[in-house]
Amino acid sequence: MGTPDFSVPCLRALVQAGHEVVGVFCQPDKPVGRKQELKAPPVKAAALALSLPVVQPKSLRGGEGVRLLEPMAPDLVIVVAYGKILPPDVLAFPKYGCVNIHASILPKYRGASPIHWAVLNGERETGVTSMQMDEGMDTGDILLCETTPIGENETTEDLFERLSTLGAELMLKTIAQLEAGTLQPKPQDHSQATTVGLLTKEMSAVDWGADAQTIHNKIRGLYSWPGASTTLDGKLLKLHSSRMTDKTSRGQPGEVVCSDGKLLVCCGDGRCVELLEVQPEGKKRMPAAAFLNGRRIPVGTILGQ
RNA sequence: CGCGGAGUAGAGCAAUCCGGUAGCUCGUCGGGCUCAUAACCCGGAGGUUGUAGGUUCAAAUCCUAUCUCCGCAA
Repeated sequence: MGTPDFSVPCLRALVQAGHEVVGVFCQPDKPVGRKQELKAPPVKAAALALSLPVVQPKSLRGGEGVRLLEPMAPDLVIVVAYGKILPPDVLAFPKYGCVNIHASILPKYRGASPIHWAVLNGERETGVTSMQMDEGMDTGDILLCETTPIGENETTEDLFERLSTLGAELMLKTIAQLEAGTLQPKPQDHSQATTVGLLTKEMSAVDWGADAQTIHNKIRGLYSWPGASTTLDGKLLKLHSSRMTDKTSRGQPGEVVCSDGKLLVCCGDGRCVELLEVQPEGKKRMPAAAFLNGRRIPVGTILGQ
């Protein structure tokens, strides 16, 4: 069971490892894009390409989940970023229960957007955890965990990529040990738990009054969705990538301090971040140097006003 | 028919309203300066202005159609 790109490597890994995949669950198709066309979730596309049966129930509650699982008769259900809560009757249905692959080091970052928040908070390390699911939100007993460092300039998208691969490996390891009976589930330390929610577009606007590191974290943490942004002359300016600099300035927060084709912006703590890639409203994304070539930004321009 | 922006040299833009030699910054190539350089100076190449029609002595510019890209909304 899974829906977005993150789940796809797990699905592929299952097939490649020779496991019998009796069925794939994912969210229903949703209208997407400017034309509101229905689009299949990545997991559905991948499953169809592998000729696997796909179901997309609106809900698993009220016995619906079990009704769908019955003919498939799975020994084990693997859940990776499915996006739905599994009711108790579903959790209890497979012989080995339901195992979830979660993109954080539990009990930290339970919930919907663990990767985004790890980057936003400037964490140096994150990972993937497999757990025996229970009725709570990512509260089940931990089976295995694998950690990985987060790079200084790594974006959420980069991490997604790496963690989805790591997750697939961890999943195979978990299944192997489950079969061998060598797993020792460990209850989570619930007192250390943190839970994070969904991201919204309202979070996109950069507060230049914050310190430079926080702003840099925001730009890479919200990449590529929903993306960080500010305004210039009342128009939206998306910020795709940035870098910390050693430069300091006495300018106001949001003040542009550009030199040598570089777009440096002063932050609340007096340090400057360099914007590397931006996207004006109605335009494509472009390197900062290109942006400065076409549109001269006078030093002293204040962003975000 | 949800609202809106945009297609001009390799990149980002100007010129479009009010038709008349397509310009700027960067890159690129050549030369110069320099101990040296991503710095500076000089010079060159590179465009059938998204596509198709129309109006006109003349269209990047006006009219019609069409394709593509993007922001918002969802």
